[in-house]
This record gives sequence, structure tokens and C-alpha cells, in this order.
Amino acid sequence: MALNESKTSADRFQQMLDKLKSLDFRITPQRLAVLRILAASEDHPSAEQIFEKVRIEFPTTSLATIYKTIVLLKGLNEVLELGFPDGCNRYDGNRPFPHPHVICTGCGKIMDAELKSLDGLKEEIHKKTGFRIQHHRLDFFGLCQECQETM
Amino acid sequence: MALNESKTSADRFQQMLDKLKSLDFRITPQRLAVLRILAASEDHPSAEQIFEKVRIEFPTTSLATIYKTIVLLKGLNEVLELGFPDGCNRYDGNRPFPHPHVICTGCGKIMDAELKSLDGLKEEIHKKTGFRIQHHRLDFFGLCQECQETM
DNA sequence: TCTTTATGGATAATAGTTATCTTTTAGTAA
DNA sequence: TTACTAAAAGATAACTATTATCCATAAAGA
Ligand SMILES: [Mn+2]
Ligand SMILES: [Mn+2]
Ligand SMILES: [Zn+2]
Ligand SMILES: [Zn+2]
Repeated sequence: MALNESKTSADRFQQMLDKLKSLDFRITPQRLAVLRILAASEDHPSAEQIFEKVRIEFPTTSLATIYKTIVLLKGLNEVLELGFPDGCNRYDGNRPFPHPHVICTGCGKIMDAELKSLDGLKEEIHKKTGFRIQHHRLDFFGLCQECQETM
Repeated sequence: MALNESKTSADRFQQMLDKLKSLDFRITPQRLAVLRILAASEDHPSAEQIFEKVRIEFPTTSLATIYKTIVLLKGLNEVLELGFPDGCNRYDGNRPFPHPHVICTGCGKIMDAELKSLDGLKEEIHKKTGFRIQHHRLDFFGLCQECQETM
């Protein structure tokens, strides 16, 4: 399989679990639940949304546990955080590396986007600015097809 | 002058002032100070940094006034807000339209970057997703040349 | 100068996230 | 299986950039 290609939910779950085990982090039911949700989600859920799903299975779970698990996975590069200044941050557990997103300003939907012509930009930036680029963030804001019809 | 080309500080100041006057907003000393600072700055200052500069001239100025002026200018598309989830937002009064930035993860410096190959991306995204794109945000994170030498 | 009302100044409120502290439990070895 | 211990969970306080509120002030026009 090519690098950065999308994997199945089960693949990603196992990948994250293996990473935790290999680094001797404890495997708790709460962590497993967060891992399952992140691996399965396609819609870039918020911490609150993850929290609500975990609570269905484990009603005593604390929101702090969700945040602590997210911080842990971020540090292991197993989840991509899409931070927003207003409103809440969103998370991508399927593709935990920088990639373009399209964000609907109507309904808040966030989708992945492929862009072939993005590859050369890092090098172009390095040559012009001298920066050693570590990562990037590319968001397109607009109206999704559903919101175009209703607005 | 070509569209989106950089203007002198005086040009931008006058442009913002004309916009406020044409819409019958009141011209106050505090607003003039914020306009001057935004028009002259090349370093994407934070609200706090603008506040400190305004206070040199008008020591009784409130931070709320800075924020209210920024909100006003944002609504008139006369300043570009670079929102960050952690830490404070930064503002560009010289180029109040979306454009790429390089951000130093060492010292926090934010610089403008030119990218010719960015032009076609919006159309490519529209064709693939059906979104009607309104604006975008492109950030490259890395180490500036100074920070590369000291880290 | 007078009047009107937008704006300034001071401060309270907001909200997502993080820190703190106590209790519980996962992992391990006897 | 049981006991031990460090790590993680749960509850809640703290944090902080920004926004809202409210009254005082002053810009703009007559
Ligand atoms: Mn994504
Ligand atoms: Mn800029
Ligand atoms: Zn939508
Ligand atoms: Zn730097």
C-alpha cells in the first residue's frame, strides 16, 4: 500500500493500539473506545462529539479523559488536530498527517480533499524564505452542495 | 497597480480611513491609531501588541477598544485575521485577503509568502468536491533561518 | 453651542482546554 | 489468585483570549 493512503477503520485502530502497546501505555476500556471512534470516523469529530459517543458505552467517562487521550495520540502523531480559534477543535484519526480540508461555512462539515499540485509547494516555500518547513495547514472555506441548495 | 499588490503604509491607511468615512463610522483618535499601526506593520501583530503601541500615544485606551476596532475592520474586509487555537490571533492590515504564511515554530515570527502555483487550487477543489469556495487559509510551519542557527 | 448617538473605558462573562487532586484500576510478580 | 504500585480515570478548579455589558464621553451635524 502506498504511503499516506487511506486504510480501513480496523487497520487504523490496530495501528494506534500497537503504538500504545509498544510504548507501554496502559490499555484501558476508555482509551480503546476513543481509538475505535477516531479510527472509524470520517467526519472529523470534536472532543465533545467523541465524548458523547464514548459515554454511550461507558457512561461514567469524564471529558478530561477524552482530552487526555487526544493529547497522548497527538504526541504520538496518531491523530491530526484541526484547531480553530473560535468554536471547538476537530480531529482526524484516519489520516494523522497534514492534508487539505474543505470546510463548509454553512453546516460546519469538514471533508478531506486531495490535491496533486500541493506537493511542490513546500520546496517552493523553502527556497523563497529559507524556512525549514515541518508541517502545514491548508483549509478551503465555502459552501457544500447541500448548503448551496438551501441558502 | 496590479490587484492584490502590496501598497505603501500611507496608501493602506488612507484606504482604511476612506472606507470608515464612506460608511459614516466615526473617526476617533483611537481608531486612527489602530489604523496607523495595522497599515504600517509587517509582522502580523497580535491584539495585545497593537494595544501596547496604541497606549504609548493614548495611555487610557482600553483593550476592548482594540478588539472592537479589529472586529469592525474585519467586517469591512480591511484586515486579515490569522486565528490560532492556542495563543493569540494575529492580524495583517497590509494584505487583507487570504494569502500563504510561513510561521516559525521557534520564535513565532509570521511572514508573508508568495506562491504562483496556488492559483489553480481553488478551481481544482471546486471540481472535486462541489464546494463553492469562499476563502482559504494556508500556513507553513517550520523554523526560520535565525532559529535554525540557535536550535 | 447644542443634541444625538455611536464609541470608549472598565469590567464581567464566556467557553474550550488544561491543570490539579483524589480514587480507581491495569499490569505484573509473588 | 492476591497483592502491590504506578498510571490512568474522574471530578472539578483554573486558565485565558475574546466577547458582552453598561455607563460615561465625545464625534458629527445642525
Ligand atoms: Mn482529514
Ligand atoms: Mn500576511
Ligand atoms: Zn454545508
Ligand atoms: Zn524563528
